[in-house]
Amino acid sequence: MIALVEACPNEGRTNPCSLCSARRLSVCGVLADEGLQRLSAISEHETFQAGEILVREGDPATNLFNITAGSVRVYKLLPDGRRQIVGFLFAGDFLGLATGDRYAFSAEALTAGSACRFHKKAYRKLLVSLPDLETALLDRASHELQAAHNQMLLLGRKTAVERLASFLMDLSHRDRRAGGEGRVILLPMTRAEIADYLGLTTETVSRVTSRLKVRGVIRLLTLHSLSIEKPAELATLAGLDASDGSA
Amino acid sequence: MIALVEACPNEGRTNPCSLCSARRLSVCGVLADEGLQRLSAISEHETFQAGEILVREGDPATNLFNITAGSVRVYKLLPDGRRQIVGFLFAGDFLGLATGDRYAFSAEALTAGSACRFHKKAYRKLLVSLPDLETALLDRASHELQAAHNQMLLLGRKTAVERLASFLMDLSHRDRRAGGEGRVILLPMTRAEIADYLGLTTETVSRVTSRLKVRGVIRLLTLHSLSIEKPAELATLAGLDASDGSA
DNA sequence: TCAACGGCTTGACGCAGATCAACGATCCCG
DNA sequence: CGGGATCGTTGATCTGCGTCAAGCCGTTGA
Repeated sequence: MIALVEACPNEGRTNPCSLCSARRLSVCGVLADEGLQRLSAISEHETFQAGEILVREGDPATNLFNITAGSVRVYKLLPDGRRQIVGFLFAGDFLGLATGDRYAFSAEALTAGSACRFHKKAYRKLLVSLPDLETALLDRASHELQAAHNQMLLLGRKTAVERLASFLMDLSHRDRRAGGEGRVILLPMTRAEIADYLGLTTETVSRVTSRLKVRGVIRLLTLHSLSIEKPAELATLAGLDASDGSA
Repeated sequence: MIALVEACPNEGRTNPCSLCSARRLSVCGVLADEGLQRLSAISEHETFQAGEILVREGDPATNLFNITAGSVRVYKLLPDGRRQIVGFLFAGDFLGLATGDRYAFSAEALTAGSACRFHKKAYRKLLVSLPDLETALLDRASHELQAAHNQMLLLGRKTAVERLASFLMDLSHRDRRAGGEGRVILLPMTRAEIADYLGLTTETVSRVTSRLKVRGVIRLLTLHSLSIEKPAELATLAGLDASDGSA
């Protein structure tokens, strides 16, 4: 299971959130001191190892999470084991929005990391008196919904090459939003996970990656990192009209 | 374009919302008189004809809509014309949540109907002082996100038969939520629209429908309505474990 | 009443990507 | 540093669904 973080360098007085590197990326970033204090009071900060399960589909939905470091895969299963990964989460992402009584998805750590865990009931109660946080959550949910719509377009209508190109463009944008160049892409997930995210098989992901490599569009640095050599061409392949690409 | 509704049977004094049949299905259902009054003050109630465009992908996102009658398709296009329908909306559904500066989708009337239109800025401003409405919107967004995740599973991993069966189960659930039996299903959309929603072609939708008909799982009443003869079998085909099926 | 049109169905065929299979690369853990 | 397990790549073959094509049916409008 999940271990409580021990290395918290402050002793009860100062707010741990004030040191949190994920804050500027998180919904809690909109809160000022007092709100942050109250939010912090109902949260448990935890670390997790790669492969650890945060949420299991079908379990009672008691917790919400704010990822503060590392990466997480969120997925749904069919009875026969087919898997669809509905998203990868990184620092600043929120987990647990879309739930009724029971989780409709599973979440597992892709890499080691950490998260703030909240009791759903306490969180909802607190939300009533923190309207800014609720607004931030609504914004977040709206963005996620938009991303989900883009992914539906990808899964329903794009070819294998377009899917992979779109995926790499997404990661590039994410990197740029996080302050990077968007040229070097890290892939903390396996080929099988990319496949289950894009509605393909590992073999197809591998083949398409090779094709992009041969074409000189990308260059593999290691198995889990690559560099985009021809961004414009990649954007075209992704099915955007080159230029920008908010997809 | 959209015509202002003329047949409003009250003259400025009483709130038109109080007569609205979609209210119990809508986010505005959580509001009491005063809030409803203020919401109504910034809304235009409009009717639309089948085929009318409510929102065009790429246009400045100035409006939000609350569908009060009829049905609407929401979709995204690729440059070459491939289309993915991301949802069908009916009375009570909200349109416009997932937007930045510009609409990331188009919306067209499937059948004639009506909607309340809001200026996005005014709505957001009003939201600040109507926390109940904001909470309702967050709930709505969360449910939509969950539905989107289910659709991602469908598009990424289900077979043609599973997709159609899932679609019919969804419509059945929707009918039951609206107070119906869930046995007779209305299909206001064409086969092409079903196909673009399920990531298939019209031909495949037609073939699969025939197969379900021959198997006695469904019975076509007209081209646009059918009855579910073997709900349990349909649920199994949908890739749920028979029983219920919250997908 | 009939022609023209759009939507639907059905059949024949082709192909993108899945499946099956073999092998090479990488990563652990002792 | 060595051996087994896992992950990734590549090739050969298969297949579910797409594509192309033809015909049907209901609706509309002159």
